[in-house]
Amino acid sequence: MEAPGTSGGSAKARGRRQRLVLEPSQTAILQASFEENPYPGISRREELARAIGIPEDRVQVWFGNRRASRSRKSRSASARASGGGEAGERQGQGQGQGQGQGQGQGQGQGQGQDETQTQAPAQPEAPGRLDEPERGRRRRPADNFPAAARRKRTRITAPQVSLLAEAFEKDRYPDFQAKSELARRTGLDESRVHIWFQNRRARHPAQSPRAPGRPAADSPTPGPPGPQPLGSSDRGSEQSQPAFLPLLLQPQAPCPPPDAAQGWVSRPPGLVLLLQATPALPVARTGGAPAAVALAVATPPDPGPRAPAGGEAPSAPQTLPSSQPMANGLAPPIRHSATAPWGPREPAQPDPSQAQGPLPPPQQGPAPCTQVPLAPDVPGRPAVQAQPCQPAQPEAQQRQELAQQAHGSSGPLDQDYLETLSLLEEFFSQADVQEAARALLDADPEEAGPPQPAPELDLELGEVDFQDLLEALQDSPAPEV
DNA sequence: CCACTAACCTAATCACACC
DNA sequence: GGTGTGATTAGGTTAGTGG
Repeated sequence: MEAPGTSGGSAKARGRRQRLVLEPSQTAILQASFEENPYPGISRREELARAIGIPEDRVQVWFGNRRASRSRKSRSASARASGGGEAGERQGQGQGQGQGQGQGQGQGQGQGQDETQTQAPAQPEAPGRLDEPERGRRRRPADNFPAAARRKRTRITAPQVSLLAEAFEKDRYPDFQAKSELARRTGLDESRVHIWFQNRRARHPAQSPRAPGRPAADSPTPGPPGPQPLGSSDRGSEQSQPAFLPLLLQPQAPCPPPDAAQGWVSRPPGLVLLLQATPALPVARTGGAPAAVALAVATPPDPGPRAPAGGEAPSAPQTLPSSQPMANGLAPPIRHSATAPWGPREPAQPDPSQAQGPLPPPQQGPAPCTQVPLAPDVPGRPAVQAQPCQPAQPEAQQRQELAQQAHGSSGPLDQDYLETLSLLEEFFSQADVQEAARALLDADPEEAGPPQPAPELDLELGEVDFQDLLEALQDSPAPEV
């Protein structure tokens, strides 16, 4: 019985993507959203991704891990409570789980609806609801969370499939690098390539124990892998290097974004607020116009607890160029690895120098620009939907109302979130902020030609407001149970 | 050393497009 | 309605980080 869970063992020893280390402020935002709804739909995930500056698929992974983690905790807690000596406690065990049982009562769910209109789970999530079903692997989001809108189905064209299939023949478990390369060649997102391989493996079981290319690499059996300590293969080639620049860029950063007008504003001692024009959706799929994105990142005034990639950090190769302690006292908000779907320079950018450049990307409907409402997915709050791209217009009043509604119907945690929200609203409603945002939007990044130095803005956020915002952000993470 | 958690895996299932 | 396949989930493992 090969335990199914025993992941492709060997495959993973090879290049994984570089581990992302989230800033507390990023985690706080994710956590707050999680409390609202642990099953965010695609649009919500994209909002969050933009808001905190990480790829959407990382947001998805984060939510998945979070749910798993909580589920484990509550399971082990209840096991302990019931005097349960045995098993559990330690995470990994199990795997004896039965399976089978099909009762797929899919709680249907209307198609077009967006996750945001899920109605309020009066309680973000009663502990115990996810784990209640017998240990059998049961999918389906908790009943309280009507199915969220899925990502729009990606149409993978025949030529793309043939490229992927060819790669699949050679290696059923491509490492991150290989997937990135495939993504580049096909013009798909790396995450789509990843999913494609997953589905392919599931539906095309390997006939022979091993695939042509790599001995045992494809066998689900945890075979002793080829060594290859992540290092080499993971960061070996330069070509799939960090295509993703952090939202935060120093004005003098050596690597200006080629196609996005970037503006940034800062409030030196700790809070970094920035306005950035980013593609609303992965370049590979849209090529849509940029939307203004505002992000607030609070960081401790102090250089910080985590040794920043300051000097060496031998194993932090992907650390962004701008991630060393900044001269102006700004701390880089994110450290993460390469390829974000909307990476400014990689994906799907027809690469003239490449005879086998990316295939023409499958059309994917008009790219809706979205703005980031840094607010929880509140039931009955339609505005969470992607909005048409427009100048950053706060519409503070309207949102205020929505926020109030939300406040009325949700748990205590909303308080913090709403606090944060209102502070942000306040900030964004300032005339000069709007003006600056508009200026950024007006400049068409596409025609802008060579990257220009981002306009620096000097915006005011009062000390008190700043403190409040910081506090609110830090308070957000709810105690996990 | 150990806890935490990002990354990644399988298996099952959902959901949509196409016939 | 059946089929093919992309997307999502639960539950698991592996491995990097940081105390």
